Amino acid sequence: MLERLHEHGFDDLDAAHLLVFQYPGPHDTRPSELAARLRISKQALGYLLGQLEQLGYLERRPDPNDQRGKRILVARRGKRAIRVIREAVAEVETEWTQRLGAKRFTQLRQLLLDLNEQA
Amino acid sequence: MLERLHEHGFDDLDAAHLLVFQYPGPHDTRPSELAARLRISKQALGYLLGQLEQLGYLERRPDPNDQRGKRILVARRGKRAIRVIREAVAEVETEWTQRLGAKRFTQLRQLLLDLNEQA
DNA sequence: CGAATTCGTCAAGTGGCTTTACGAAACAAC
DNA sequence: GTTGTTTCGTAAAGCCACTTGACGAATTCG
Repeated sequence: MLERLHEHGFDDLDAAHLLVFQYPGPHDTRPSELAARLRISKQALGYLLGQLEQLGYLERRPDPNDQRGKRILVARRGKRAIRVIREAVAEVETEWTQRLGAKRFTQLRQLLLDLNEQA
Repeated sequence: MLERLHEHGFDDLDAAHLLVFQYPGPHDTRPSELAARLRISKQALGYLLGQLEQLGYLERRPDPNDQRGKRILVARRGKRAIRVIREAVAEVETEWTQRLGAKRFTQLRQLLLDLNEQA
């Protein structure tokens, strides 16, 4: 992912930032909630969000419903980056399909989905 | 793995140490070679090996064939830890077998092996 | 209302890593 | 055999993604 991102001009991202973009992404979530989901401290997330905001990938706006909190909005640059990430994933899936064959790849995918579902 | 290790008295290990024990383990390999395999710098590996040696998990002995080099030997405590790790893996496999059924688990396992083989 | 929880942030510290630099041993060329 | 190059491990310094502790402000609860 990082390689593809750098190739597409998002070379100001590094490995730590990928955590924030991890599915389903940070859009419209509160920093506290996201930190809990990613299992890092609120401070650590704040540090990463500060960088990503500075680089134009997202914004932090006051939460209209709670004057203590904020909400994360993915900006245009962030959405473009997410698209590149999706393309990278699709690329891997294509390669695996070639290696295993379409039928067995589908099997693998379904097994992993089942495994994850009950977790 | 870390949880099981701590439960079994190996509570002086942390997540970074697991890298060193990663299959097929560091036994009888040179630090340079192991660092390359793990994709970290020789210095970083030296740092971890120093800790593990201090804690009694392994030893560094001069390589008889090359007076520049050393060889890593897994000590008794290290072998015991590796056994616990293997048990933890077996535990996961058992759980997955229960979730998926024996036949589908075997399928999953084979698909992953095939995928890895051609990598 | 008052007390307790939750929000994000400031500050300080930590540790697993990196890069740079090095001396010693092995290897290659001739 | 000597000389230049590569490879061995290590020493030193710096980096940065995290942690814990503490805090004021807003919210929620009894």
